[in-house]
Amino acid sequence: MAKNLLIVESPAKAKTIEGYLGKDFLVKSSYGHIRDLVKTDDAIDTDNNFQQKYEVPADKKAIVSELKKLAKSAETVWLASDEDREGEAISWHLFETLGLKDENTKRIVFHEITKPAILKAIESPRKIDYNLVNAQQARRVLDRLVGFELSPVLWKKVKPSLSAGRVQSVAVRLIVEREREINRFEAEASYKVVAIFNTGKGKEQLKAELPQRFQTSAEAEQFLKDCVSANFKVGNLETKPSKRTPAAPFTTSTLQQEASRKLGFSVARTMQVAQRLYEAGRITYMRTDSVNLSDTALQAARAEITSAYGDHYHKQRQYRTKSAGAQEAHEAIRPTYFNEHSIEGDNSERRLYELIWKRSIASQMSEAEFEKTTAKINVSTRSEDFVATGEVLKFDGFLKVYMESTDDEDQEGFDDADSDNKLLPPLSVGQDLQLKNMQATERFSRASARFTEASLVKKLEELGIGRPSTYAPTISTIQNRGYVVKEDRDGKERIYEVISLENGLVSSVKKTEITGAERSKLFPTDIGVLVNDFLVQHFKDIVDYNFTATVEKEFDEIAQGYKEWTDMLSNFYGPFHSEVQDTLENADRATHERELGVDPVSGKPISVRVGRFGPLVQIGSADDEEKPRFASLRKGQMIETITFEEALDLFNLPKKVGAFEEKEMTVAIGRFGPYIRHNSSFYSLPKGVDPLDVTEEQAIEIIVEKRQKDKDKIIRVFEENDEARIENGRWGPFVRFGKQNLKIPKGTEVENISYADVLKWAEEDSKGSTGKKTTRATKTTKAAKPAARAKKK
DNA sequence: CAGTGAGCGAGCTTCCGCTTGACTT
Repeated sequence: MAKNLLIVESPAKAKTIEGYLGKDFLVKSSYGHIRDLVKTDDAIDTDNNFQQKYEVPADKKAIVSELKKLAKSAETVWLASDEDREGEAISWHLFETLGLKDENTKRIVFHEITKPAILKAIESPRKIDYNLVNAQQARRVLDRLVGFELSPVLWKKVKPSLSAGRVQSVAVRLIVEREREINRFEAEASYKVVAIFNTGKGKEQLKAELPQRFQTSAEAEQFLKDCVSANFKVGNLETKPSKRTPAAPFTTSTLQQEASRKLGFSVARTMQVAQRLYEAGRITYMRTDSVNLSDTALQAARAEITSAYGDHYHKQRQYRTKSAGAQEAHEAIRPTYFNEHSIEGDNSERRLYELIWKRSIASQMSEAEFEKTTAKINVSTRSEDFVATGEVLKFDGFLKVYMESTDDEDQEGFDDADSDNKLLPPLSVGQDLQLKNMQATERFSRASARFTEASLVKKLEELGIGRPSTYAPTISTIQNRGYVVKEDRDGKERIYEVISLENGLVSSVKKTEITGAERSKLFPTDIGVLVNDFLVQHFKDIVDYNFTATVEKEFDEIAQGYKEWTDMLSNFYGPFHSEVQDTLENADRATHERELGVDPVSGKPISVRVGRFGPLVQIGSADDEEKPRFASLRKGQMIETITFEEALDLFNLPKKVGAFEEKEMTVAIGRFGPYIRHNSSFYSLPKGVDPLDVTEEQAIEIIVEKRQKDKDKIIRVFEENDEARIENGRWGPFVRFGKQNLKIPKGTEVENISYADVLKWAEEDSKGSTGKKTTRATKTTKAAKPAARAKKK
């Protein structure tokens, strides 16, 4: 039996450390927290100093009993969980749950997994820091109280199964408020003037822009007219050196942002792939808020840069963490071995690894050096000057390996690559230039961008809300609850004007562009808006953007021993609990109802509200003799912004479009989009076809095509039973047997499948499915959207 | 799978943070 038992949080970490410590040490993992508050309402006794009831969750029972046994026979138990609030609490829970004794338990901490760091930690053990533990308990209890008192208020006043919490509710609020900001936004037009000159020497051209913009078409046109007979001269030339420095190595949040921008990964995907890289020993821990690199890493990076690129490409840098509330229990995310520029693995693993490798290496490289030249061009007939800029790269430095992306490329509407960093042609002050052409293009100001998953994480981190381990789950939660959807939306056409001056003539044309198209952006749903407004109205303090920052300050004071954790909680809970009671008693049910006007046909009122199955339009009221008419809102429409006309249009469906094979065809919109119904079969409309415009011919064509496709899907129908067939599915061939879908075992040739095989598989499937099906069912319920869940009932 | 839109009121839902599996359909 080993003399020493050392417990860390992650099994991959345990494996690494075991290698450093030799055979006197047995290194085990706790797999994170081993205890949590019981799920019931008696978890916290609010009348009795917030005393907590903990339990070991079912999935942790095995590990706890194993650790208990090992701890008993060990001479010394080393608690080596992370050096932060949660880590300290994990050590405390271990101490309590495993029944450890003070005299042979040692608490050690290190924030990088390197041999020297571990050995040093072992030399300076300490005791559990109960102030830090108390700070964690305060955090845990506050989150439970907020979550488990607010959520039931929503069940009563809005809809069952909803949730609210310190983190998720603020995340939703950010999205709702951004959406409103965009809705309120009115684009302002202005005219940007760009000119192209011939330099006279050779054929080189010079592109220059007017720094100021014109507000009206008339002003822009006047400017161009004034330029018809003008002379153009280089008035001023300036050359300045400039530098760019590399970005800090990755934290969880910045990794999610860059993987989203450069690789198109969702935050969940990034974390899954990073987890695999971590477990394979390729990268350091992926849930971190630190930009720090260990000395070992700094040296390895230097060695790699010097040998691969040369001495002058290396510059050692230590970065400072900027984000609020950072706890820095780990290193930045970096490759374990800097000399491996790329790795084996699947496509996503290779790409993410390379991103991490490049970013980390670049962070230890020299600045890139540029020379920026600015030329001013005078116009003889006007006071304004054109400006041409050129940038030459003098030394690439870190740009040799890595270039950070930004979210808001094209923020000001420069949709052409006009600020291309190019060398200017040779110029001299006073030199005459010949105008080739000039264009004044109408451009529009832009609203703030909608959030992507990754840019929302960035914002949350800036506000100090959430932790590296919860960013991805939070983003999933607000989508699973139906508060937010990640979607693409089509843009709208917009007309803009281009005024040109060429060959002494000024002319104007109208052009069209697409504006407002979105890809994978977060949009609030009506239920998200409704819940947010309810929370803002009744629990302003909790959903305040500064709430977390404020309580974090108090947690820090507790951690430093300046404040009692129970005092802090009493001060918070008293007023909060009364708010909850007051809201339960007095607040109205929230439906977000809005009157739109009066139906011109029936004279009845038209209103929109959130109903049992989502947002709807209603003509008439429930009190009328005649039942009201209903229609669901369509994707992209919201209660807040739908117009009277759009609402009326929704009643144009379902609509008859004619007949086919003596049966009527109707077009309508269902949960899966627009469809044609014919002879009790359903045919989806292809994208881009407006259901209101579908003609009889088009409808027939769609039906015929779908039938052919279905026919092609069937590979074989068994003679013995036409309910048994082999079909081509999304994941290759499978067997459809009545209502059962059966997998074809690997290695089986499709031609060789007999009816007996099918019967055998069907038997096995129904036998094995009893246990399996239940887990599957709970899973779908969890992930299912509210509408689908309601239906299940 | 492609509807529905009132409500008897059972029994359920829910938080944030720390970790990894067993699932993909």
